[in-house]
Amino acid sequence: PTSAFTNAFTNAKAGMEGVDREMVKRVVHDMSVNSAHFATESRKEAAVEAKILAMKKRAASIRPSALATIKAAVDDRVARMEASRDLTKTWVHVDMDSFFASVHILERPELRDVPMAVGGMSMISTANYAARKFGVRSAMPGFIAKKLCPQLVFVDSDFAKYKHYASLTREVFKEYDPQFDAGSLDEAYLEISAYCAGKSMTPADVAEALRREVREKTKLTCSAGVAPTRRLAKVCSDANKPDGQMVIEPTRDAVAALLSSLPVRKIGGVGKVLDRTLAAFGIATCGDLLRERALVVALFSEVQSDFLLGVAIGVGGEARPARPPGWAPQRKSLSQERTFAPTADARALAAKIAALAEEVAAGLARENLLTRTVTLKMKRADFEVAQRQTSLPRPTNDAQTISDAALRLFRGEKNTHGSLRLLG
DNA sequence: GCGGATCAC
DNA sequence: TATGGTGATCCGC
Ligand SMILES: Nc1ccn([C@H]2C[C@H](O)[C@@H](COP(=O)(O)OP(=O)(O)OP(=O)(O)O)O2)c(=O)n1
Ligand SMILES: [Mg+2]
Repeated sequence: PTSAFTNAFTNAKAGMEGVDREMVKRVVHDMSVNSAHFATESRKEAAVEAKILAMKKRAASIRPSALATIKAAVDDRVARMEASRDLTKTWVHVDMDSFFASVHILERPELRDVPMAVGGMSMISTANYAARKFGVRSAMPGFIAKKLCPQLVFVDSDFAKYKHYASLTREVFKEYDPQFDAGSLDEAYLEISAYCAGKSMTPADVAEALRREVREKTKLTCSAGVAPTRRLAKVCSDANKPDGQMVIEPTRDAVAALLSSLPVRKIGGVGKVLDRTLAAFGIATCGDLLRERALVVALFSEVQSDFLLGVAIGVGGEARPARPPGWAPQRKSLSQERTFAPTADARALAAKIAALAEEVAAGLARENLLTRTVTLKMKRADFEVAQRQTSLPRPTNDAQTISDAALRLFRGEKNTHGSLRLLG
């Protein structure tokens, strides 16, 4: 597992081993460089660079004595976090392998060995491993993927199918942890310490058994990570994909050994921007993060430094979220948005808004919910996004009321919006 | 309360 | 020719 781990992690994503990344970068760039999308992305990146530069200036102005004071306080904070470390939980993160693509392969086995992606020329949801060899991946426009891999076959997505197979996997998860947490259709967190004790099985054997059962019941493969925290379990589930697993022993040393060279970008919640920001301060791995803890606390908000310190020492996310019996997830928003051929025709746009309002109202009614606010989302033809929000005098699920509110917001932007490519 | 940004999948 | 949809969270007003 260790060597596979190292190998997989020198690459961006499972299945990308051996991909000529420079070539992929060049093709993606060449296909994009003259587009409005590229221009907007470039502008956003410039804004990120500016923000980072401002942060560097701030860092340079911190007096060494101030940093030393911070350091002492940070060490105190880290010591408290360390004292709270809990190695008694056994978290498993299960993640289906190239989920959407694998579901289609079940019904069309001939697609297993030909490069295939779910989606179309505009956008790809995911790709099978044959396609990943060419650098094809999630969220890549199909026409670029096709340039990377001319033989690439597209398959239309089918959410009813994905939901069906997701429910089959959940039947299995339930046996191992009735309180399992499904983040999305294709993954779940399970806490299996009770199961292991009851069956006198090791966590590794339980993970093997779970994966075997998922395979038998669905004919789909999945990968698993086992660790004392959810965060680390998730890192591990990616390490030996596909159809593999990795276990971190529940000791402080094992956790520290893993973290010392683990790129921060592998941690859930660390995306492109935070990764770039940290990199600007010489922080690439969780080990770097721990070394630079004083700087981290000096530069980031309390919320973010709490998160980053937890990442650095591998604590956080070990407790099962406290939920009263009968608890059901409470949604905070419900939305509908749609991309279309860019148009500036105000009547046509207004009609789209009304249609979206109908759908949202139906969604609210279906879940017996009322909304207190309405947000209108607009994406201009040049991919710039703007949102306008309003609070209603009283909660509603009436389509007309929602539509009227959205149309008021829309008219308020009339002078600025011009041609749009998306409304929500 | 609002609007932009970031992140996950 | 062609760059998605849904939901959550945080920051700075
Ligand atoms: N930007 C994205 C990322 C993912 N998905 C969908 C398609 C995936 O099949 C599914 C699960 O996401 P994963 O990140 O787990 O990716 P896969 O399961 O496809 O591949 P892997 O084997 O790397 O987990 O979510 C999507 O629509 N858009
Ligand atoms: Mg997956």
